[in-house]
Amino acid sequence: MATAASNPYLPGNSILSSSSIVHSDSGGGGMQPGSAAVTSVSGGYRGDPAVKMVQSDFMQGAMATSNGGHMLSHAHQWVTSLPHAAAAAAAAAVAAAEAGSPWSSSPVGMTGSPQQQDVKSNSGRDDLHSGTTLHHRPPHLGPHQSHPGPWGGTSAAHIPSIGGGQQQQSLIYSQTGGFTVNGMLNPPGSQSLVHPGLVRGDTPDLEHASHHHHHHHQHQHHQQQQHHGGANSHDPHSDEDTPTSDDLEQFAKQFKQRRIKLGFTQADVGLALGTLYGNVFSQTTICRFEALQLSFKNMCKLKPLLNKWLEEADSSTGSPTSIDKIAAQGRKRKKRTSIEVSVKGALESHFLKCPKPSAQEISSLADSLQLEKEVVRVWFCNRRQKEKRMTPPGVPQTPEDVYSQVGNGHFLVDYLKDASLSGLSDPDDQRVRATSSCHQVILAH
DNA sequence: ATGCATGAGTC
DNA sequence: ACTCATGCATA
Repeated sequence: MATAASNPYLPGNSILSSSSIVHSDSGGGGMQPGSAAVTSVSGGYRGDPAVKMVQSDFMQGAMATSNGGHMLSHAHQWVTSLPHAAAAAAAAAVAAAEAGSPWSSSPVGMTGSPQQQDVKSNSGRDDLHSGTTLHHRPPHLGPHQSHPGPWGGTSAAHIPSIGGGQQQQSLIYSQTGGFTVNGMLNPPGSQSLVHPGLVRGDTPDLEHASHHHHHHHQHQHHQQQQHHGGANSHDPHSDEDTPTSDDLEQFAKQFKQRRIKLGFTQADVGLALGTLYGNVFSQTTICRFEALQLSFKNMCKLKPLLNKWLEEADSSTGSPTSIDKIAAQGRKRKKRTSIEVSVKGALESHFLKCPKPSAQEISSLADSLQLEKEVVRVWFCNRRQKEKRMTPPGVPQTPEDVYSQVGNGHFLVDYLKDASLSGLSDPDDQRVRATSSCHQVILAH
């Protein structure tokens, strides 16, 4: 299982290493497990030759059923990919200012937030594509709003109904116009082919019943609404203004429903956005949007785009979709490392104690867990992001875990900073204290 | 649907 | 070195 053999990239010369197995030294009780992660595939990675193989030993029973106990690991983890060109364009620049913590409490007016604009346009070159068009127009993306609204509330309303009637409101500012975008979505009236994803067996129901229910409330202007358990809602459709978390929640939900009814996959939408606005997004992003797993700010940024797509999709009966795929980019990407569960647990524990470990702590932790320092660092970064994601509303899935609640629970986090322990004023970094900086213990799972 | 990763932009 | 927005690769 672990190794995926197929990589899009992997040059012909792949050195596939076969599995190397490992030694298991489980015997030594005192030591830590030998390895933590498995990565497979080898390759070169930028200039970094660091090679360290990690292998696993210990049992990992978990994985491979068929392996009988051993799994393979390969030598290195980086995969190289295609050399050539491909466009590299892509960049997006989003300037974001930081908005601080979105939902929870953000300081007032924040401000000025910069808006960003990125456009990851690939502009420059069109050549590649297989002849298709893929292009977009320079967008006007939107104006975005600046102030951030904090996400709603802490416990605000949550998703109300799910199975039964879903409500949807019309949110959309209509402006479907005739901009057609390169043939992707056609203006009303014309339609092109259908594409694979589209399976709409059911009639397109365009139901727009809009009943919406919410009431509005205050707006931005100063202070955010913090958590108050109520509902804060506001007007759903306004792109210009900052949506409230409730709006976003609502929109995301509606979006998903319609997307499904129309027969599109998340990936389809992502591609369409690219052709529509020039910003392509992956399935991942769309998925996260629907699940409200993006930051508040990011949600606000994407909403108008998705809204627009929705309008288009609605109007065009057929579906567009082109098939253009974006050229695979040759990128060398580190092979995904999979961290063992036990190790993950250890990381989690540390995270709870100290979400922001110092470099030194990371090093020692990495060392003890036998992971690369970088892996550990990234793990913490990702973990922190997760904490911040927007999902207040979702309300926890597991009511029972108290503990998880705490950890995740919305914003408690805030590192009101761990600063407390650290010497803030320390002139030179904080070095010494390392391991001891955070201590506390938490759970015992 | 998510985990780990990359990169631009900041601090 | 961190945060943020994103995405490849996966389970």
